[in-house]
Amino acid sequence: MRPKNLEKEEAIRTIALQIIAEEGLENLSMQKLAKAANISPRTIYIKYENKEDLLIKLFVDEVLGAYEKAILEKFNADMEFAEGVKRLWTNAFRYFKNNRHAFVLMQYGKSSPLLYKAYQERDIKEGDYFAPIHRFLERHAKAGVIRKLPQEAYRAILFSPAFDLINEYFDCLNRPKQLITEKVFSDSCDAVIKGLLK
Amino acid sequence: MRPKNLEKEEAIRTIALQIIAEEGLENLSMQKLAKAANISPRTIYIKYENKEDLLIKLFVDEVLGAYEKAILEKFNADMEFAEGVKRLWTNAFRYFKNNRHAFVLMQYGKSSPLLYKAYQERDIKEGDYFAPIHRFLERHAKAGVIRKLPQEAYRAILFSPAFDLINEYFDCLNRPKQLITEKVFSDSCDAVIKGLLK
DNA sequence: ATCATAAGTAAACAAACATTTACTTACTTT
DNA sequence: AAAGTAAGTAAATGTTTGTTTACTTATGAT
Repeated sequence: MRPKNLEKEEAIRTIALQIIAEEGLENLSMQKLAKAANISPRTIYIKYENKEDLLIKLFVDEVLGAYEKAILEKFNADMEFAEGVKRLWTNAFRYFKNNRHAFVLMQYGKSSPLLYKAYQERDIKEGDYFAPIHRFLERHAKAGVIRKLPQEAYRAILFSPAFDLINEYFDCLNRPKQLITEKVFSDSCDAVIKGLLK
Repeated sequence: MRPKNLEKEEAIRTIALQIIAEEGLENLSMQKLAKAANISPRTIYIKYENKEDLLIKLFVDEVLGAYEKAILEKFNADMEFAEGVKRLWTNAFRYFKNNRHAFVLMQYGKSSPLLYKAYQERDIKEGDYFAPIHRFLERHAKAGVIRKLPQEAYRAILFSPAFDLINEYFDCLNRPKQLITEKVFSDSCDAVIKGLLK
C-alpha cells in the first residue's frame, strides 16, 4: 500500500492557517486551500471528513493543543504566585510570537460558534488543560496570598490582557510603531499580578 | 416617490446580527439573510453596496459606534481613577447584557481581517473614541496615581478582562451555572484597578 | 517481478453563493 | 386624479462552493 505523504498533510494544515490568518475564516474554501497547497481537493478528504472536521481538528489539535502544551512548559502548581504567572505569560508570548497564524485561529475560537463549541467540548473531554493552573490559583487563594475569585475571573484578569498585548504586538510589526516590547509586556504582567495579591 | 420602509432596514440589521451570533459570520449569506428578514435579496442592495459593505457598516455603525457611545455614558476624564474605571466597566456590562448579538460581532472584529481593518481605519478617521479615556489615564499617570504604561497596555489590562467576563456571563446563561454575577464582575474590576495603582 | 491497495489526481456534480435584470408597487408631488 | 420615481419583488445570472466519481500512481508485501 502506498504510504501517506506527510509533507502534504502538513501543507494542508500550514496553508489553511495561513489563509485564515490573511483572508479570514469566512474566506477559506476547500478548493482555494487545495490549489494553494498544490494538491487535489480529494486529498484533503483523506485526512478530514469534511470542512467542519478540518476546522475543528485544526483548531483543537493544531492550535489549542500546541498552545496549552507551550504555556505549561516549566510551570508547576507549586511555584510562587508571581513567579508562576510570569512563567505563563512568558510562555504564551514566546509561543505566539513563533506561531502568528495560530494566534488568529485562536481568536476566532472566541467568536465562531463552531469553534467555541469545540473548545468547550474539548475542555470537558480532555479534562481541562487549565487544571494545573487551577490548582496553582486555588492553593494561593487558600493560603491568603491572592484574593478569592471564581476560576473564570482569574482566567479573565490574568490571561486576557496577555492576549490583547500579543495582538497589539503583531499590529506593531505591520505599522511603523514599536510599542509592545518585552519590557511593556513584563510591566503589564506585574500590574496584573499586583491586582490579585492581597 | 415611495419612501423607505425603516422597519425593513432595521430587520436587515437585527437579523444579520442574529445569524452571525447564532451560526457564525462564515455562515451568513445574503440569500439566507433576505429570507429570514422576509424581503427580497435586492432590498439589501438598496442600502448596502455589497456584502462587505453590509458587514463593515454593521460592525462600525451598529456595534462599535453604539458600544463606544454606551461605554462613555456619564464618564468624564476628570473623575477619580477608581470611580472612572468602575463607570466604564459598568457601562460595558450593561450595554452588552442588552445587546448580546452585538457582542459576538465585536469579538469577530478581533479576528476577521476585514473587520479588524475597518476598526483601525475608523479609529484614524473618527479620531479615536478612546480619546477621553486616554486623557483620563494620562492625567492619573502624570499625577503619579497609576503606573506609567503605553495606552495599548492600559487598554489591555483595564478592558480585556471585562470582555472575557461578559463572554463568560453569556456562557452562564446557556449552561446550568451562575458564576459571573454583578459581585464577581465588581470584584474583578477592583482587582484590575488595584493592579494599576501605585 | 507483480499484485493488492490506499494515496493521490483531474474533472465533474448539484447546491448555494453574491449580485442583477425585468418588472410591480406605493407613495409624494403636481 | 395622474404622473413620476424610488422602493421593493421574484426570478434568473454566472460563479464558487463543498464534495464525489472515475481513474492513475506509488509503494510494501508476496
